[in-house]
Amino acid sequence: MMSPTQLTAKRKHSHSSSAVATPEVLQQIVVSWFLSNSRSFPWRDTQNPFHVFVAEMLLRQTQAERVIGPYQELINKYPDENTLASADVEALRAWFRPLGLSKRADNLVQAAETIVKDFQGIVPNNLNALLSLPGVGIYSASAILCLSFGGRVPMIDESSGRLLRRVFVLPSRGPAYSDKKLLQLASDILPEKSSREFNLGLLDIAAKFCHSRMPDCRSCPLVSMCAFGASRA
DNA sequence: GTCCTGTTTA
DNA sequence: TAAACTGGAC
Repeated sequence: MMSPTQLTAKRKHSHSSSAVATPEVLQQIVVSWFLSNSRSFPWRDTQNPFHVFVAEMLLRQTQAERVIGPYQELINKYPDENTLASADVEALRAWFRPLGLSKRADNLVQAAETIVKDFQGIVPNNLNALLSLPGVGIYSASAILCLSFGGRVPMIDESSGRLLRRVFVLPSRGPAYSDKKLLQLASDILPEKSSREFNLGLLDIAAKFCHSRMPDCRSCPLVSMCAFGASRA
């Protein structure tokens, strides 16, 4: 567990007021921003593990807005693990085409088969079991644990990882999912309660403002406490 | 050309 | 650690 001092990031150019990020301030801003600014998606209205699982598979590397229609179609056509496990893979691949990454169709069906055979037809609620499903990596597994089972685990994708690296001035060392320092930080700053709102808020803020090449710091709710935002003001 | 709720393979 | 996978939106 890091000390509050270690978790405090100061702006590089301290010529005026100080931009200081503490976990408490970050949590407060992110959660309150989420409560009044988050977008509404059908998969956010449920904790059904199967629905959350399907949504995560569709959302990977895909803009959330584009997933709304396909998500509803898919869960209408395949309302549970059993129907999905017996789905026609080729048809599903074709159906996936406009979303891209059509191999996700294979993963989806194989994962459903695994759930039916190895997990009594129920999406598992532990990390290792989730990771054993094809197409489910650390991000998706964490998302299912947090969003569906109320687990207090961080959800770090490239965008939210980039946001934390910028706010807390962490060096970028490879992909976010394999950056031990970043994951430790993400774990340390996760609030005791409202981890769902914090994770989704971080995700939404990152997706909306904290782009890699063209970040919109002026509109970002975290600009006042972000070292990176301060440095480019 | 950049971005998007990444995972898998080599 | 890097590259492949995929395509629509802006």
